[in-house]
Amino acid sequence: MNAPSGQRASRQREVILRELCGLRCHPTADELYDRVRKTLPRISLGTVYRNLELMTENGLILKLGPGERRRFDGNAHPHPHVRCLACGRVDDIAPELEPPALTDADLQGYQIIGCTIEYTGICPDCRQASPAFLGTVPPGED
Amino acid sequence: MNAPSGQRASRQREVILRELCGLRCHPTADELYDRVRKTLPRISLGTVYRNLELMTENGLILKLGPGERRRFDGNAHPHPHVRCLACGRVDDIAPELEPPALTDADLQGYQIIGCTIEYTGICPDCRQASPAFLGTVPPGED
DNA sequence: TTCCGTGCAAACCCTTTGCACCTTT
DNA sequence: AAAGGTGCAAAGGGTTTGCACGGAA
Repeated sequence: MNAPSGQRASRQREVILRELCGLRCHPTADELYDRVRKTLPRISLGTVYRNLELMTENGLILKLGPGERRRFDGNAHPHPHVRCLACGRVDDIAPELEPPALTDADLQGYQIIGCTIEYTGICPDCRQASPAFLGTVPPGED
Repeated sequence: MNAPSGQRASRQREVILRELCGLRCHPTADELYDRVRKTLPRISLGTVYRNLELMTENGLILKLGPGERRRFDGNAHPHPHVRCLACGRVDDIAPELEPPALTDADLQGYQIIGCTIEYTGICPDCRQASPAFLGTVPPGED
């Protein structure tokens, strides 16, 4: 899961990773780009994106947020979903499930308004369509 | 929270809403566009987007997934996050928290691989900056 | 008659990609 | 030298928006 042999070290990658790991909040690609440019003024945004993608694949970092396009739900009451990593389909799951309660110590001054729970997995159709999904190893998607 | 007085009925909105509510999975805007076009062949994708946005604001439907741009996390181990609805900032929260377990009955044939938990709320900075956030009512953002 | 909603197309924005040059191995 | 990585700029793809027309109130 770590850097494949055919991969080389680069200063850009090193700086991006160090910068990202040094933050306790979670920046967007161009926020990170701005920060990294203080050290490497000539780096390009494309390089930042390429390396973030690479490091995600190598399991060094996490890509937050929806795998892909935005989706809509005709049921306006928040409830848990499952997203198929193979085909992107989204279904409801365990509708009765309640978001885990937080302690005051957890809050760090945040006022909580809601909670989104999204499981990821492989849907029945994709499991049937591709034997590769029958095992326990997740596919390469984010 | 429902349709403001200055809002009119339209066949397009009605068809979009009926179509969306009739689905048990959760389509993207253009998947919905394709379906709605079977009833209203001349509807435009822009109208679909505009109405989805409007219905989300009116609380009739749910927009799934984080509100905005993708973010990255230097910690590759999945863990819960909080997103500030006012400024978009994302922080870690309750790192020890485990995803709720699902029963076999919940799974519907899905093979579960992971789980994302994201709380939404107002961060300390925004609560301090804007008195409007001191109450319990969420702001209009998604 | 208002003025909100629509269709159309252009504009936007974030992200990805092709290419020639540079750097690591 | 070979092959991956970079900067730059253009292309992509989803979403938003300006405008003039159509339709609900």
